[in-house]
Amino acid sequence: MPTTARDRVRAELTTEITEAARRQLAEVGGAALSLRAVARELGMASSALYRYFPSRDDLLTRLILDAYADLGAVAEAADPPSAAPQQRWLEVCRAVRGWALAHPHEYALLYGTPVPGYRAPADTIAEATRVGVVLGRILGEAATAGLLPPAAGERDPGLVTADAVAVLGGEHPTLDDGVRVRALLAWSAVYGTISFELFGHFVGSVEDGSRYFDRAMGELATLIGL
Amino acid sequence: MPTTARDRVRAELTTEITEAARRQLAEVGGAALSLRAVARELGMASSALYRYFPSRDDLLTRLILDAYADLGAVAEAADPPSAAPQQRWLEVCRAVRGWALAHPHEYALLYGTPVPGYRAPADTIAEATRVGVVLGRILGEAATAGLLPPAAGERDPGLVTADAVAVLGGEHPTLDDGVRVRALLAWSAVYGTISFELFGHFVGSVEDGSRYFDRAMGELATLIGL
DNA sequence: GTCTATAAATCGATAGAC
DNA sequence: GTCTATCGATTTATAGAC
Repeated sequence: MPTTARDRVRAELTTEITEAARRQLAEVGGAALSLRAVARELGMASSALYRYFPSRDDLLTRLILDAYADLGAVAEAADPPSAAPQQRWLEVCRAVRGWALAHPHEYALLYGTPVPGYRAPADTIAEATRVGVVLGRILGEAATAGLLPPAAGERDPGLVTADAVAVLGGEHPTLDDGVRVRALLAWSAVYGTISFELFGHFVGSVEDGSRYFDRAMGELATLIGL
Repeated sequence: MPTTARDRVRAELTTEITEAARRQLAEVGGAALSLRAVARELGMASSALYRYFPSRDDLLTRLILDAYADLGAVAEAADPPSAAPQQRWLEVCRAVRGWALAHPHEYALLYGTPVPGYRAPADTIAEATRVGVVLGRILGEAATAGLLPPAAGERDPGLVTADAVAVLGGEHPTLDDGVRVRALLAWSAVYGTISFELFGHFVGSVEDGSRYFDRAMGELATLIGL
């Protein structure tokens, strides 16, 4: 199955289209992304794009997959495995926030209001979990090392899926469902903090976003026992 | 300045329009809300609506203000002032989540991706803060009563705005900037938890949304010392 | 694989008759 | 204050020539 010249040209043009689409996304947002506008920017007829993406939704899916992959790679690269858990936690959170600030519309596409009328195909799920996996591994390793204190509430296994259990370090004596809930809660708090900042809900409450973020993430790490 | 019959009719029709707009919102989302579709639903000419709302953005502003007011009232009503702080916290969080699940598109309008091209006028800010005020008061009162433990990081006043300081109980010996950061972090965590659930990011990780939420909010309250 | 042309819609906003 | 009519744009998607 050798790559013919045709295939290469096609692949090249495909990435050119997605790049133009990404620029479009940054201008009008995911809900208003249109194939025609992308075609206009490339100087092509809109009908030609349908040879590359059979519908607008497929183009959107491509952008979503790319964004998840980009963010996932950033999060993975930001984790210094040999450092202390608190340090690892902070570095990854900073990297995620940095990516979100640098790509606000792509972040909104992934984590904001779902695009009306768009149904994400199942393939997006695998890419979507990568950030959670990085954060989950840090917390899971800390827990299995006995660093995390036990949680407060009554035991209630079955709150968290088997999949999530696996991501968070699997079954282990020092790892109960309370710790797992705390891990999910921590990731939700990171996500909430970044989204609040990006969507403008800290205006009037927080003076300096970067300084606040570092402090908040530090407090969060302390609270969960890292 | 007596209310003439004219005024009453006008007011009635105005609410009819906003109700139709709310139904539209639930169907297509805020970004795709259109005056013409609202007019169609009411059997009116689209041009007639411009006598009530000078532009699409004004209609959107009305919906946002109403939603903030509705949610704010729900949060305020859910707070049992004489109960223990942890109980108050849980009740308010439950009420906010309940409202979000019952009005997902309005929640998304308030807290999701900002509608592209829409600029919120300054009047929305006052209504927007009400939920934060309710949660802030609970935490602020607990802190001034000496219930909350001091935070971990170094002192860094100026992280949080004077406005936010006022909401969180004002200046008080037992209330330092670390506690205030924790309060903002707690509200961010609540918001992140609700948004994750509503936007589908808990699919595959959380088994039962309601049970998880109660447990997570309980853990959160414990973590911040309530 | 790219083009022109077209179908069948959508939209915000305004002009002007009544 | 509501209507018709209109301007000037937008969109997804397809048909068919080349």
